[in-house]
Amino acid sequence: MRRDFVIYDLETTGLSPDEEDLIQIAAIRFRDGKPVTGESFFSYAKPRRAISSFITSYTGITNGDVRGAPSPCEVLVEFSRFVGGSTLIAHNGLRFDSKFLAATCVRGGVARREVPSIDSIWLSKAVFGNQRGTRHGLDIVIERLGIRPDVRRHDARGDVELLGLAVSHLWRHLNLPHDAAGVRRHETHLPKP
DNA sequence: GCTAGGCAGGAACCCCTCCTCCCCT
Repeated sequence: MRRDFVIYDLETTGLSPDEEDLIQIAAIRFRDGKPVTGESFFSYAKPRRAISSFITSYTGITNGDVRGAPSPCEVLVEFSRFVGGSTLIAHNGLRFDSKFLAATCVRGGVARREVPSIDSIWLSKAVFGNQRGTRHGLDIVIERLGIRPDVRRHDARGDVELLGLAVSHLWRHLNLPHDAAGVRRHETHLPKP
């Protein structure tokens, strides 16, 4: 069983994977229930369309930031190299991030590989319960865990740092083994490096 | 805190469909 994990976060031009593009991705390597210092990935990506003023106000990412950046698919090829044989972790990854990664691969026409992935919402549900009405958004989870965000929210670098802290806490609460055996997984598509 | 789209998962019911909620940018 793999024991290396990559926690990642995407910022995009909107919510629909078919219509919108990723514009920023950040990731950190995670091992033995903690982030690995110095092992990180970050890139901007240039979307097909200009970034709307709403997304700029939401994420702080401007059209100037992505000018000259590689295409989303080119960024994912590099990201896939960084991921290597690790298992991915993202918050709401099953329903959001994974869809963007798959759609980006399809648009780029690249060969894909399947990467096992954990949605950190499942870790939160395992710790805090899955009753109707119990919410698991990242802001709520970090508040429950007593984490004070001193990062820039809705910037992938800040969010992934925060998610790394949250996953560390959840990991400890659940007393997970190094390989997180027994935690539900799904598949995420990445380009073949 | 408003907006957008789509879906996982529960409810009701009996295995497939419908509906509601949640979460991401």
